[in-house]
Amino acid sequence: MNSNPNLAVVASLIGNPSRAAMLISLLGGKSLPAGDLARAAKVSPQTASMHLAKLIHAGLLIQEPYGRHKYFRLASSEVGHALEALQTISPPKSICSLRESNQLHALQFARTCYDHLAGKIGVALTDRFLELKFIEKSGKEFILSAEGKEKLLKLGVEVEKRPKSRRCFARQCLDWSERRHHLAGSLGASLTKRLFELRWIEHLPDGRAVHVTDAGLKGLSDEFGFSITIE
Amino acid sequence: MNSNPNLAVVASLIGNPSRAAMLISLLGGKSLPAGDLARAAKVSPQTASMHLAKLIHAGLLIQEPYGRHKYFRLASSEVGHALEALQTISPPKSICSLRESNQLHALQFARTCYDHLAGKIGVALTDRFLELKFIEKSGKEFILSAEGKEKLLKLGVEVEKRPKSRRCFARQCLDWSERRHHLAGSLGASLTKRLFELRWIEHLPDGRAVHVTDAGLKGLSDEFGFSITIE
DNA sequence: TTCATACTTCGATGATAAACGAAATATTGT
DNA sequence: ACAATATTTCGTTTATCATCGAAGTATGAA
Repeated sequence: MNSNPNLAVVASLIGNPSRAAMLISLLGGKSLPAGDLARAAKVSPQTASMHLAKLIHAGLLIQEPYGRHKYFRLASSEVGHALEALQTISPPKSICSLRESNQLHALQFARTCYDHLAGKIGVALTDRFLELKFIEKSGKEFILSAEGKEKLLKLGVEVEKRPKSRRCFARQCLDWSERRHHLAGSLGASLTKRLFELRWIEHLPDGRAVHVTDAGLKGLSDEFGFSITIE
Repeated sequence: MNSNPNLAVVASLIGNPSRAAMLISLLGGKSLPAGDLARAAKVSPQTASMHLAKLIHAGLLIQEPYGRHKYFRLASSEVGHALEALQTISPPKSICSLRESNQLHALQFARTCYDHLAGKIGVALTDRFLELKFIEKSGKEFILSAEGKEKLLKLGVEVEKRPKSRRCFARQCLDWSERRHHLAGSLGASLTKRLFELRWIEHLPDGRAVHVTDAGLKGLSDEFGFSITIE
């Protein structure tokens, strides 16, 4: 049985500027590590840790420890919905210029998620890899197939898991908005690194949003039969 | 690049227990004078006055002076929507008294969510409309079918969407007590308004909980084949 | 006018919690 | 094993803000 909820508890949690900044960063649905969230909120890691603990405790966030990182994401679509509803009544108005508006759009479109590719592009590319049977789901990870390994090698991606490294090779990173996983772990990092080297993707000046270049559009299409529709 | 500092401002306003209590009192959709709101929040008139001034300033409330009284109401359906959305992610409040328990049951059974019907009745009636194919889900909204339009018109419900209004016509609103969607938007508001006019439903003294009258039981059954089981 | 009611402003007090430095814990990389 | 990185815990400081008493303004009633 549901009880009469007291919304003051939750609203006051969202009402702190630092926590609000963190929640908005997660509104896209991506999982982000504590350090990134601290940077997004412009507070020290200690402070961020305290805030995140509160958000976890209240059930607004879910944490997935991964090695020394701890990834956080929104606990449910209801949380995202509530944040969006609050935004509709938060009157004016952060986006003062077309420039910022465009940048926001870029952020939603593609974004590096710590050190791997996230956003629409990250999820779509992961899906395409699954279709092509380059990778295959296995528990919390992906397994790289022989064909996948060959293809990525040919592209110049570092695919050997260094035996000494304890870092996970091909982790699944959940994207809440897309409700899908995308490729993370050291393979995700290597792939992203190579895509930057090839200039298929580029960082936008703000440092986190990512842009797919013309060369990238062609390359992704030629190599993976992967075409992006930009709305 | 703090994308929306106003989100935190609004959320922190709602996050104060006294202000939250006032806002919830107003969620029934009625205007209330400052003194009543002070009592609802269990604070002194001075304190209430300060809180109300802040809520006015932030655009969450609208004030209407009536002689020496000053009446307050929610500024828009968006505010009501945001409050309901927050309730869906809020922790349960501990019940301290039998009176609170009864009140809670009444709210869960039927209430107004700013200007439309929510609770068991709201969700069940929406379900019945879906069964009868009066409405149909489409994304985040409902679509009113020809039969639905005809039937509701015959009942005296305003079903024409006013073109200049940018308000959503038939929104799906997540019900915090049922965790299902009910009919909101201007259609939900019109329907509810008509149900009050017909005296099929009535507000209980608290202003938010709703009671289905005998005429309502008969009317809903005759018109929609909708029968309510009261536990 | 005079009193009562409804609400607001001002000022002082007290409680809360946000922030960070310092230090601890855990994991990865060499 | 050792250094570097990521996160958490603890303790202290600081600032904010909710609260109410006291006093002020405005309206309505007698």
